[in-house]
Amino acid sequence: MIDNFPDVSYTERVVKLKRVKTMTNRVRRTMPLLPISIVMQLTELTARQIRYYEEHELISPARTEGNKRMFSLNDVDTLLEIKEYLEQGLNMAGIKKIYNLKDQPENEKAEPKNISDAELRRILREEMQQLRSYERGGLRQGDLSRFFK
Amino acid sequence: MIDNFPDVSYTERVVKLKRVKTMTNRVRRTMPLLPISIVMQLTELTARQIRYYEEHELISPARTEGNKRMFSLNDVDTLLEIKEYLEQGLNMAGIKKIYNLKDQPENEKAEPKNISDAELRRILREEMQQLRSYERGGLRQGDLSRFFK
DNA sequence: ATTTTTATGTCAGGTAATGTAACATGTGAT
DNA sequence: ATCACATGTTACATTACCTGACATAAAAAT
Repeated sequence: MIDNFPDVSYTERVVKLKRVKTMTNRVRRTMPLLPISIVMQLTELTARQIRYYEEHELISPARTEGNKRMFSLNDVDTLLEIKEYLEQGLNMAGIKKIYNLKDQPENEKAEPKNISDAELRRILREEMQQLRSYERGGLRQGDLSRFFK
Repeated sequence: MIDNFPDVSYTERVVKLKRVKTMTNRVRRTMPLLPISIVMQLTELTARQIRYYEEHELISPARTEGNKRMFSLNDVDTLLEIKEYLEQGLNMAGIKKIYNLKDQPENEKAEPKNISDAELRRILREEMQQLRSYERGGLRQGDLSRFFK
């Protein structure tokens, strides 16, 4: 195996081996390796489904010269995740959303969408308008007991 | 306003005011305040839709003695979010998933689902099985040039 | 007492996900 | 070169989900 690098010094060998190793780890998951038939077996998805998910840009498999799809291991992972989400009842839009959220979790919780005080005042004013009549009925402002069991 | 707390010392007043204020901020968003007609106006959703989302447990409005729904401001917020997600094409399952993810972001990224080496070996073995015949065709092991443009 | 709002249930239509079929093209085997 | 098979593309059929529309009953408002 190490003989794949002939005519170089030992240190050069080490460098090249190291380079190959890190390359392998990083690249092997994005390399187009698998034809659709294999991916079908691995994921238990139909070709129709796989092509449909590509249509929705959830995966982007490479193509051979002959226009055949070639999938990476990352593609397979994604397809397995998609399958799981589908089994949970999500649709394409939902799955896309999930991936968007994963991409930028941004920690922009920014409070649970606090309605501004202006908005709140508007809301309550509107309701007060609707409730005006109640007041005549003797219901004191702030008495909401009738709202609860 | 401050006269709502007679017969107490100034410091006691401050404490009570503080308590009232935090109470107000925390509670006013969960208090059942709004009948469905108002919520329809605020959210521009139909009653049918609102009830459907309750059916899917995305909201849980309180009920009056007469079994009428009474919504909190949080409910309104949730409905507005639901509406936004729906406009983005999500379905009920997707929206539920989003809320689940929000509840426990757990930061359990746990690596991008690395296939174990065993798994990887299994995959490659399977493909090799499929490719056995190709080898006879003179394709050297490891020659994947045909996979790329 | 009458009218209006709300609750619940059912049916129907539109859309999304998938299956299926028809046909063209690429590719290994002979 | 030709055959057989895998894959690609496109069109139509099927199914489930979301929503509108309608019917009926109970509660609340007038």
